[in-house]
Amino acid sequence: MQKKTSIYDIANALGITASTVSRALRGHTNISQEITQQVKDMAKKMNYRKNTVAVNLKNGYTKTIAVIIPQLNRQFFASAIDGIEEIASKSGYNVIICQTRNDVTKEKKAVQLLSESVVDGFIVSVVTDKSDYAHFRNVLDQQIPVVFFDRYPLASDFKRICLDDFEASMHAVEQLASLNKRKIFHFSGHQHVSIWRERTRGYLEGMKNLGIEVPKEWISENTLTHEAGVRAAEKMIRDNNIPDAIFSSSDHPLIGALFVLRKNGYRIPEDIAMTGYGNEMFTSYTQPSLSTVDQRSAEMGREAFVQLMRMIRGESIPDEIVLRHKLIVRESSMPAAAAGGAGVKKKPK
Amino acid sequence: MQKKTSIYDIANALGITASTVSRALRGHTNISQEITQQVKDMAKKMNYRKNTVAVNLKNGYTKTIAVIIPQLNRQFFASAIDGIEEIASKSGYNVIICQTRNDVTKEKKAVQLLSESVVDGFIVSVVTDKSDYAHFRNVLDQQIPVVFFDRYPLASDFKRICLDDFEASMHAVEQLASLNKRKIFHFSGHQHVSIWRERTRGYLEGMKNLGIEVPKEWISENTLTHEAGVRAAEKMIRDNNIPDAIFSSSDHPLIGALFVLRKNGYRIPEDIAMTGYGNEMFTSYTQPSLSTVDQRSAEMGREAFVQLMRMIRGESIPDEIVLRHKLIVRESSMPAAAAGGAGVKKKPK
DNA sequence: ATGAAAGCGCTAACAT
DNA sequence: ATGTTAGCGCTTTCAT
Repeated sequence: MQKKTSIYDIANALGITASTVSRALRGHTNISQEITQQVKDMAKKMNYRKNTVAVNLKNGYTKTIAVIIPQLNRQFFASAIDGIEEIASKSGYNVIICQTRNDVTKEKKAVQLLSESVVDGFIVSVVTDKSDYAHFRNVLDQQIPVVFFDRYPLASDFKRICLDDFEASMHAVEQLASLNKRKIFHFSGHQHVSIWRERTRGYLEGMKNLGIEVPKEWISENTLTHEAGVRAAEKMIRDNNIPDAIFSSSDHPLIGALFVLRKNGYRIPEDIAMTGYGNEMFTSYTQPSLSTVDQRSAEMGREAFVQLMRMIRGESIPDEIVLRHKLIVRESSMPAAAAGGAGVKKKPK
Repeated sequence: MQKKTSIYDIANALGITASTVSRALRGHTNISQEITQQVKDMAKKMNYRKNTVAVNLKNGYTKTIAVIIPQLNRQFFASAIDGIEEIASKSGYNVIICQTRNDVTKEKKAVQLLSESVVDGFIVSVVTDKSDYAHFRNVLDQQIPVVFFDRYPLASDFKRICLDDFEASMHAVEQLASLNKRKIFHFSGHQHVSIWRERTRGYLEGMKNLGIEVPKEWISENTLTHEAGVRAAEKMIRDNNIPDAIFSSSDHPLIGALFVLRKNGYRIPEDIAMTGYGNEMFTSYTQPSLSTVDQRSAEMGREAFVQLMRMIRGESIPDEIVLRHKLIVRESSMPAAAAGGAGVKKKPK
């Protein structure tokens, strides 16, 4: 295997120096048309490729950023990455993606590794926001910018882009209440993650504003998966404690509950209305279609990248950017009359 | 902003040389316990971080691979990346992800850029397999390994991991036929992409084996999106040309068709049975749940990475690895009796 | 067990 | 307009 050709090889072949070749290749002004052409021809002839690693070493940056997320397999994260990738590639940046699978150890390892001069910055949605984020503090200490989105650590010196989860949840609860639902249950997530806490807070505040007392059985903790939703619904039936409505912090458990409740003869939304969170693709495909909170994922991704760029350029940016949610009302929380025409679906966004 | 500390700084502080520091840091045998400890302490004290770019330049490789795919937002690709990422991170490799959004120009640009000493290898699912893959030939010429998966170019010197799309499609058609369906329509994709061609071939072969003539109106070309599925179903109704069953090369148009047909009073699967392709999450959430071909996405991703590693190590690998499909039969293609208990859903895998 | 020196490929400040 | 030189941070061969 022949060695790769470098600018020195081109220089030698042409009887000039490497600097000239370097300049010619980059279209520097102070190089004659003639030489420039010769260099380019020779480069092509010798099958020359720039060595980006050498350039990076010289420059001190890599034009690469890392995106660290819990999992790819969620509409929200997939779209957020879409948004990031879209402008990143326009700006000539590469994007390294790491899934933490909700494992703090993986998160630490990835951050540690990538912060060793591999990337110029991080866009992160954290596993947990409780206490254990020394690894990010560390990265910041090395002057590597970090922007958090959606799930952020609590410390004040971390920049973040997030949704108005609190308001969104209040909004969802109010909308359910507008259907004369009062016994509204809640599927919540781990309380050590910012977004789940905020959503639960919003639910509670919404209920409070409605003057509705919330017994603790109305809240189903750590109910974020399909299976957890199934279990929660089965418990409702077993305990003969059936709600008027459910507000879920995620679409996934809601689907599980939907199937169990429907199978047991409950009509959605007449008997039980439902609203989820995340605008997963499947929410417009179920019967009835599911109301859900859209998290503006692509915008969030784009915004995160834009802010990260500013930090990389040394500009100062706001500590927090809050995007406004979109409550998507579908059949599962429509007045019975309106939802009547079941089977009629709009195409998803 | 203070400059980052290098091994020279540590060496100076300790009155030793950089080579010793380098060796100590990597736990080289020939360095005394004592010095090793001193170096490590000093490194911590001076907040030293390895410069991966310098290491890469020295080593001539980056321990980074690129995954180039049409879009992230498909269950198949998301899971394939899951699979790749899983072992990649175990093997200490970073993964750069690029979406081509089905734009050959983007594909070329990304491949060109990343092949400039940025990555050690590529895992690719191509935009199109027709003629225009000089960019990959180019990469191979530079001794950078490439493994294709799912969608591959036709030339023989490209390695690939793929599904037995032809057999899978035949299988799906046979299964539909086993329900006494004979007028089986087909939603197909662009014929300039390997997988769509294979699936259509499998459909045709399956029909031929059943002794069923296929008029060309039975095949709906370029029907890969939700909207295209809606249009296709509307056309069936308009033309009063209703099938017994539909075999679709993608789950997405099938959903569109499902809603239109159901709204028009057709019962699924009694009047029209259906089978899709891709095992999107939503296929188990619809009513009826949709039969679909599972493409073994995670395995495919893992296999692609394993083969790529072998190529990187200089080992030779087979030209083609074919994974066996899984036909997932759900309510939309079950005998009417079995599908009777509609509303009962199994949780998705 | 440790040091000296060269070099990975490129760029840029400083000549001329 | 082109050349000279030094250096980005690390590893490694060859000494000692």
